[in-house]
Amino acid sequence: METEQILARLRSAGHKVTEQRRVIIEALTRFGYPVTARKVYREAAKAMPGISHDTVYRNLEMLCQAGTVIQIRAKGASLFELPPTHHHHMVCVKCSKVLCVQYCPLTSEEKTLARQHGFHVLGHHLEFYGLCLECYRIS
Amino acid sequence: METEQILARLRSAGHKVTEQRRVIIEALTRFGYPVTARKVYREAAKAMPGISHDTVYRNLEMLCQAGTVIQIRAKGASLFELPPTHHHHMVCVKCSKVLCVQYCPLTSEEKTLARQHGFHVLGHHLEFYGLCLECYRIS
DNA sequence: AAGTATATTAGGAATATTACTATTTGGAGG
DNA sequence: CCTCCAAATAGTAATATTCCTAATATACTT
Repeated sequence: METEQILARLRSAGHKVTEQRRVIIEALTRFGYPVTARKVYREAAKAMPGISHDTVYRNLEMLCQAGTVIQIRAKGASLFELPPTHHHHMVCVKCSKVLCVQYCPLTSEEKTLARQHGFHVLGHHLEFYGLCLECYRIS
Repeated sequence: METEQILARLRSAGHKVTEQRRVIIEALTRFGYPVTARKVYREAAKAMPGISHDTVYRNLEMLCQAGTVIQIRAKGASLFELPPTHHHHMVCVKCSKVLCVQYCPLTSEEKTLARQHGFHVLGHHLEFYGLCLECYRIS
């Protein structure tokens, strides 16, 4: 998704469009694969030297909660990705390999769940943990 | 689930049963609700003064990946819970209220997904982000 | 176009988390 | 019961993340 398109979506969700947010989204776009918050900060700081850690970390979390960014937990670290399409991941608990899972059973369930719980769902986070074929064979 | 039962499950998954792990699981049990890793560390240290941070953090992650412990992200922090039954959460992005969702559409899907991806699934992590009724009304 | 309420930010200080390595320990196999 | 090896740990050092407050900027209202 284009940066401007993402920002427009954030705005309609009640968030303000700031230069910092634009810079963070563009940094994620440039990477194109899951990276640590620290790396996002360093990349964003190239375009905006004075940007603060707090701003980057806070916005990464907000983007995850808005359903725009995916967070992956692997090898004791959080990785962030701006996905080209909605998808999830499988993480190998042995070698930390990350596989993409295109299938998502949740988008259609969200509304029902939301109604039952009196909750307005904006996004969700899903990932699977297990062993990749290689690590499974060894163990 | 009883501590010994959890430890037995870990053993059959190839993990060693250590006193530290027992202490961590018992700390989580005593709380009975989602707490930060730091709180788990402090509680575990009461029973085992020399336990290290690394051990607590490493094992919390392992327990999440094994599907024994649930991790919740709310208000820029991670919370850990030893759930009485398998369930997930809805987190309000405004006030950080956490609701439990008993329904889980994934356990039955895991095997199919696993087969398709050549992946041995051990557990999964799922949570919803949105607005609780109260916060939705205000905004 | 100017005023205003409120979300957002910078910067630095405080904490939390992870990395690293020598040492220890669980438990499998003899 | 003893030995051995891989997994797990303590302790410390390095790093990453969050907290806090005054200042700023967005976007709504007039």
